[in-house]
Amino acid sequence: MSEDKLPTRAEDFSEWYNQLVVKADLADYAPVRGCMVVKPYGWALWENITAWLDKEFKATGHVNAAFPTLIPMSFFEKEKEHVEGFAPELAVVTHGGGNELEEPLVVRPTSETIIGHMYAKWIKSWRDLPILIVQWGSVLRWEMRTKLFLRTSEFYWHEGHTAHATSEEAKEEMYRILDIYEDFCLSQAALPIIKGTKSETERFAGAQITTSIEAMMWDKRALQSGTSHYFGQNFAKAFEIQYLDNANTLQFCETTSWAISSRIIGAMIMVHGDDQGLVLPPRLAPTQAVIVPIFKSPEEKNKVMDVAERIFKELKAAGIRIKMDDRDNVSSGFKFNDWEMRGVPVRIEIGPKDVEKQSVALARRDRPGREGKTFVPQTGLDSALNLLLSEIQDSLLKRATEYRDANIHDPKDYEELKKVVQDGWAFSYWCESTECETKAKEDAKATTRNIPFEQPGHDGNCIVCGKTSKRKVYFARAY
RNA sequence: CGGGGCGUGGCGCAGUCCGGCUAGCGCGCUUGCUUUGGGAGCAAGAGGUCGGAGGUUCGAAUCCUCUCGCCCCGACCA
Repeated sequence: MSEDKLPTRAEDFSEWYNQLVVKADLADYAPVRGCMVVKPYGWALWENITAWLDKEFKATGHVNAAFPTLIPMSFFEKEKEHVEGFAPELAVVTHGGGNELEEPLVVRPTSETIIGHMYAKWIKSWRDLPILIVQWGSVLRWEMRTKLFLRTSEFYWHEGHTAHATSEEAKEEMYRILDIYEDFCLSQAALPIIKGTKSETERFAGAQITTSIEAMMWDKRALQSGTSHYFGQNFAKAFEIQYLDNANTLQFCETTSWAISSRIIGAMIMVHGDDQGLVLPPRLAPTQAVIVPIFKSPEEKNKVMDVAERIFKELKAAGIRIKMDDRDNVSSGFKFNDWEMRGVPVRIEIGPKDVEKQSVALARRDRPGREGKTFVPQTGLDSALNLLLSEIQDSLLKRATEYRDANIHDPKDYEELKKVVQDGWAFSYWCESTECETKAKEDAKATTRNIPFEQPGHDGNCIVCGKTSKRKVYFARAY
């Protein structure tokens, strides 16, 4: 069954990814161009992601609400940059109930406009501020080239939309959210990320400041994994979001928006996955450990299953997301490979020998083969397993961080920059001019990812033009 | 939108150039028996308007015309 194997990442990373997403049972291709079906296993993973974020947003004073999928076309025309940014990828509804509509409706590609419209209606006084709303849902963008999770026409996300009295407050909100995103990536997804500010050309359509978290995939390309925007008064002016301050003066609000999408699943796949398949961080894995019972004769089966079921109950009671693989139509060897493909962090093998010795075999997913296999006693298995899960979580982040750091270069000159970005990132001074940015993009296909908040603290020379520059930026080929 | 390729059981394909009998193969699926510590074996089954429409012909998966859809490579984005 060699066709059941994935191509290795080195052979064909793109094909490895495409096959993995389907074989790991995360998603399937939908009968609609560019769209995906998120399968139960993939959705369970998404639910673990959303649950953590939702809890964190609520803890910082945000509330959830829902706005319509359909937005009047005219709303998009109110903010010039916004409409220019999104016009090419809008899906438009022109008919309803069998008749042509008077005004076409746009299927939301993002909700700044309709939420701005509502905020204008709701906000009257400084006492109404801040307003901190999160919407969980999906949006639609007519994409040219799609890839499951990374870029599909419809994708799932949360979009936070906030309105504030002052620009300081709004900017604080933007940074606060970026910190939550960072915390999520480090503590849950085991993704090392870099926080920073986007260049003018990479900025969100209509934003004054766009910040992002950027992650390095296995193929060393960059993936924007979350964004947080400060709009200043752009949308407030377009939608007349105004309030009376405590001196009875009419003021425009300052607004923000921010998002992490189902794309983050693609990031986890491309950062942690290996040639056997998916590798999921234990904190987010829908199944943290799977029990594979092994037996030959019916007598053996009885003995093994007694122990396996007892252990299953114990671990479940201990709060571990555990699964029993009692399928009798596939061999245990098949099951090993199957669960490795699905990225389950730990496999618990229980066979006649283990029943005899009152032990089990633990195989950790992040270290395939014999190296990752240990035999432990059945007593105290829950704490041993919890310890192992936490070790795996830490080890994934450590490994990904080392890999990223080893592939970030500090080129001496522009020639070297062009070379290093073919297989890594460059961290270089940049004069922040669009000319130099465009030149790098044309010469090396590398774009500026972000200007990180952490800087050396002294000036340097722009890697492209040599001019004295204040800050360094990451250049990389990006998804 | 430009270039390249493909539509044949659930999936992957052969057959198409050069028309010919009941359209094959692998995987998967179903049932049974033997198996099970790293992707099991045997046997018997189920499953197809050959993307669609029209045409040529005694006869079309195969030839002609039109059409629909998808995938891959180049200009956008979370």
